Amino acid sequence: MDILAELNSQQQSAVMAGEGPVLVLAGPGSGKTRVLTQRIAYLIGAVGVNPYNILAVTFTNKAAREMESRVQDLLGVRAHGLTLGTFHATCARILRREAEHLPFNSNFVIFDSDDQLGVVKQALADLNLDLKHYTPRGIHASISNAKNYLRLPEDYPIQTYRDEVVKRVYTRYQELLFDSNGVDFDDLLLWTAYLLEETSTVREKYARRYEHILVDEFQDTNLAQYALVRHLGSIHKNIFVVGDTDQSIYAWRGADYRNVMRFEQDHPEAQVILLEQNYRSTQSILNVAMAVIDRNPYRTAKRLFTQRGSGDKIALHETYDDREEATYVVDMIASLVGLKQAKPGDFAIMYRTNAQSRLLEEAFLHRNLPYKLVGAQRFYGRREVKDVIAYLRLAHNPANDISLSRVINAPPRGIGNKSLLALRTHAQKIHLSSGELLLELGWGSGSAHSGAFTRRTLASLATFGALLVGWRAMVAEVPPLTLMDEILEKVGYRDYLDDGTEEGRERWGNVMELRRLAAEYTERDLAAFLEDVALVSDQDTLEDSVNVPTLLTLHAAKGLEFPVVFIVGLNDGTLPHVRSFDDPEAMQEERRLFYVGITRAKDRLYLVIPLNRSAYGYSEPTEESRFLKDIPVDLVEEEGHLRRRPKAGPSYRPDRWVSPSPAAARALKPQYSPGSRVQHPVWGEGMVLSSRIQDDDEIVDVFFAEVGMKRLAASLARLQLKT
DNA sequence: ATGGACAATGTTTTT
DNA sequence: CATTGTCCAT
Repeated sequence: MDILAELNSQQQSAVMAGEGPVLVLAGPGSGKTRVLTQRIAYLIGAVGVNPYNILAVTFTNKAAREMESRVQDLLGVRAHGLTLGTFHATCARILRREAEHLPFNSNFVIFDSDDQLGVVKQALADLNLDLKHYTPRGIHASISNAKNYLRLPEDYPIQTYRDEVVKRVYTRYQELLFDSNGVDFDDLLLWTAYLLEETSTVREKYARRYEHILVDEFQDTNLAQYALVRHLGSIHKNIFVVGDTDQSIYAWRGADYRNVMRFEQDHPEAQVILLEQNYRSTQSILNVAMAVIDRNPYRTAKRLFTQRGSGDKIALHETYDDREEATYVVDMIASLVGLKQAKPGDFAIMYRTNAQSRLLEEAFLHRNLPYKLVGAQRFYGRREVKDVIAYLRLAHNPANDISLSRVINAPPRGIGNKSLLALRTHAQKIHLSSGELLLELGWGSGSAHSGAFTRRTLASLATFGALLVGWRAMVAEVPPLTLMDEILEKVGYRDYLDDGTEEGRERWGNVMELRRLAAEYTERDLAAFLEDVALVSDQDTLEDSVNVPTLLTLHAAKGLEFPVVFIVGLNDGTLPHVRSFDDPEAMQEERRLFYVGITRAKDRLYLVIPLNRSAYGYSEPTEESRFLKDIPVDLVEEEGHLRRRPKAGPSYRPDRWVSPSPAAARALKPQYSPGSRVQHPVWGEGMVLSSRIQDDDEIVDVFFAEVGMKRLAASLARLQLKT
């Protein structure tokens, strides 16, 4: 099998690692995706493992799909039965299959973040708590955090009065979810972990099945995910995890990069493999990346090296404000494309916060240039899209109260707050959910409940109930698309949206886009469609076939690469974000985020600093990002509007670009002298041509008989000096 | 019940 | 500023 061709020695040992736990520490661009796919192919093709017995977990659906097709390419056939997906999707599958052991049934709906916020608000209202003092967002964050740490409401630790409140809301929140037969994102992990923990039959079933478990982006797992992996691997112990603590950027979501260390502690016998060589970026880009990340404490310094050569210097550019920043970026892209130095699709523009995309989009629009924007929220967060999905969810599960209240009066059909409240109250009285009562009314059994409603209300409710009855009947019979069309037509959704304005037409266009997505579900049912919709990640919305620049947040950029990268908004308060100023841990994460952004670039990196930033309508002067001070001046090529800067000229602070790092000042002595002979683990024997000290490392040029000239970083290359 | 006018309030990142 | 929520008149 030629699976192992074109792999370096570390990659090979990772791919072919034997039984037992394996930890792969992979720097950016070190080919970890390749290692994962090749290992899967190796296990199936060379070791003879049945794909059915392999579980591979990725961070996004897109990554999973890519991996699947690459495994197929390697094997020549589809790996039938392979479990491959995100943590969330995999858990959803397990929960549906094992629902009998759980406090909800198998056609549960996954609540998205808006729904979750709605449930929190409902819970707060039910408990008569003041929304002013307890922000739903904050409360939800606490609940989510508890779930990520596998804490049920009864386990919620109480230290302050607020904890007391959160615990009560959490309890009510869970009740409301169960009543609607819903789960939130965190529940998917929480309940699967609990199921595996508590129910030994289920645990053994899956642990026996999964002879091999592979996990990508291990540094971004939370405690629930860690527990999951541990349970699933409890029998065979063949757990293969890949991660890079320097790229951990999801602590705010409960992720804990210390899981990497925990893994080593829990499995002292684990093989640890380092992937150090970078195949993506130029050395200049890597040097900048290292200069930035080296400032983080408590990490094992990695030396990123490449054989691609040093490449262009990094471009640093100042603009007057964020508006000019946007036009600068777009103009630069336009001229580079015009000069045929790059294709439009080679470019990515990255920013810290979503709000920053607006000016960029406007600049593209203004120049009439196309772009694509990564972000599921952008599409699925739109009112009209949410409405239609809520209709479908309601048809799928009438007990879903959140969806019901969303659509019961959109478009308006005379059922306002009063009627809704009456419906709820009466439903509660007869121990039905509002949706079930609505179905009753729709069947024409209104007389049985006539005492509860006014004649008018009853009529409106019954009309809507009858519609719902019809849709209910269709769910199991027709594909999602047919149901959607029926709903849109029956409620007159088009007329409701399309009010003749540009915006109205755009909104209807979004509905049509959703329709296009639903059209793909011919083999799979409504439940599958709704699940996929709930679990799309931002990256999943990225189409890579289109040759236009990509706009995305730094978070969404993880795992991707682009020939030319712009990182914009490099001022203190944006990157690093203000919210991290008083928290050293958060500040370190901001730094890692910047590092992730830098290491996405293959050939060219532009860092853009707007000297003024508009916030809340005002333009304010800003300080440039503190991270820039850590980049040595010789790696950077400064261009731009220095004249705007009074400090330019002799008083310009060149020292700001000189790394004050004592490490950089440390004098190194070359270990290798021209003419001496060395041994390399992969390329065999070679002769040193030259050697010099650069950036705290020794760069050695070696001529190998086998492969020719190579430039190596001495700290990484594991060269042996032959005597 | 509905829609318009006004006030308040706010922004990290996302499965 | 721009969105979201609240209040009030119809």
